[in-house]
Amino acid sequence: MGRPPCCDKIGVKKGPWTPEEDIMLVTYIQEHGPGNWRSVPTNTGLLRCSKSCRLRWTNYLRPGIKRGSFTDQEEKMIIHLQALLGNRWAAIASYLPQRTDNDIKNYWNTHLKKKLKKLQGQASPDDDEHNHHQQGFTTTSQSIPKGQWERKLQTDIHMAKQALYEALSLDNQQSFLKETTIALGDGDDDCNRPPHQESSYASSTKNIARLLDGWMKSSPKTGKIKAENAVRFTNVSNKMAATAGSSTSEGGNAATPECFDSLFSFNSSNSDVSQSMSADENNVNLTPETSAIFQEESKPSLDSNHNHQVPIKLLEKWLLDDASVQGLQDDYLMSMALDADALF
DNA sequence: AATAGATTCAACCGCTAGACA
DNA sequence: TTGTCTAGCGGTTGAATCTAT
Repeated sequence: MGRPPCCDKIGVKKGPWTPEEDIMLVTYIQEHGPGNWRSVPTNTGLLRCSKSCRLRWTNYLRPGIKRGSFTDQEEKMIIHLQALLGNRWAAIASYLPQRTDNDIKNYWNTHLKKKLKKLQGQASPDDDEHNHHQQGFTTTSQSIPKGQWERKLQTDIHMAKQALYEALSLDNQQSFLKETTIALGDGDDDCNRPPHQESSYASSTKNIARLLDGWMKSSPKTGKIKAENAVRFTNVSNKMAATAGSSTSEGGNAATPECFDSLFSFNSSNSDVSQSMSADENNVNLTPETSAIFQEESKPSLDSNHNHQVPIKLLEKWLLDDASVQGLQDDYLMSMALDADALF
C-alpha cells in the first residue's frame, strides 16, 4: 500500500528556492500565517509541494533564525545535548532557540564529529557518535548482565546529568552573555563583530536580500518583474519591520539589502527574541494570524515562557533530583531565558 | 590560472505519530 | 477500530563553494 510521495506530482518543482518563490511564500505567510501547508502551494501559486514550503519556511525564512558560526557555548551545548539526547536534533534545537534542527544536524555532521574525532584520537568518523557515547557515558552493552544493567543505566543518567551540568556551567559565562546580547541585537550590527561571528544574525531577510542581490544583478531580463516583486516584498518587509521594532527605521529603499535587513531583524531593546516579534506591543499591521505566528510558530523555544517548558521538562526528570544539590547554574539558565519555574 | 578534492549546507526522502472522520 | 491525511523528524544527497596543489 503506502501513500505516494507528496512531491511525485508532475509539475512540482524541486531544488533550490528562488528569491521569487521566497517572496511569494513570505508574503503569503505574512498575510495568512503559517500552518495549513497543504493549501499553501495552491494559494500562493508556488509549484512546490507543501512539505517543501514548510521546510523552506522553518529552516530558512522563518524569523529569528541565527545563521553563521556557532559560538563555543552553542558548540558545547550541542555536544553535551547530543550525548544526552542522541540525534534528536529537534529536541537539541529547542535549547538553541535561534538554530534550526537542520543547522544543528549539519553542524554536528560537518564540524563537531570531526572535532570530537580529533579530541578522541583515532576513531573513525562513523564511530564517532558511538565513541562519543561510549567515552562520555557508558553504553548499555548487550554483554552487560541484567543485574548490572540498572546500575549502569544509573551511571549513565548520572553522567548525563554531569555532562549537562558541565555544558550549562559555562567556563565563560560572560562571553556567552555577551554573545547572547549580540545575537539578540544589542544595538550592534554584523559589521562590528569579529570575523568569526560575522553572521551571527543573518536574519531571514538577509538571506533573501542576499539572494535578491545576486538575483537582481544576474538576470536583467526579468528585472521588471523582479523589481515589482522586490517592491512588493519590501512592503511586506516594512510591515514586518514595523512589527519587529523601531530600530530599523532607516530601511526605506526598496530592494536594498538594508531594507531587507530590517524585515526580521530584532529590536535591541528586547532581550527576548520572541518579544521583539510579539504582536502585543509592536504589532502594527499584522493580521491576527500573523501575529500569532511570531509568538507561537516561529520556533517552539523562542518563547521563554512557554516553549522552553517542554524541552526543559524532558530534562527535568534528569535534573530534578540533584540539580539543586549540585548548585546547577540557575543564573545561567535564567540568562538563557529558561523558565526557572519549569526547572525547579 | 586551472584543476581536483574536500567541505558545506539547503533541500529532499522516507518514516512515524497524532488528529480526525 | 480502522483508514487517511498532515506535520514533523532524522538521515541522506548533491550542487555550490572553498582549499590545496
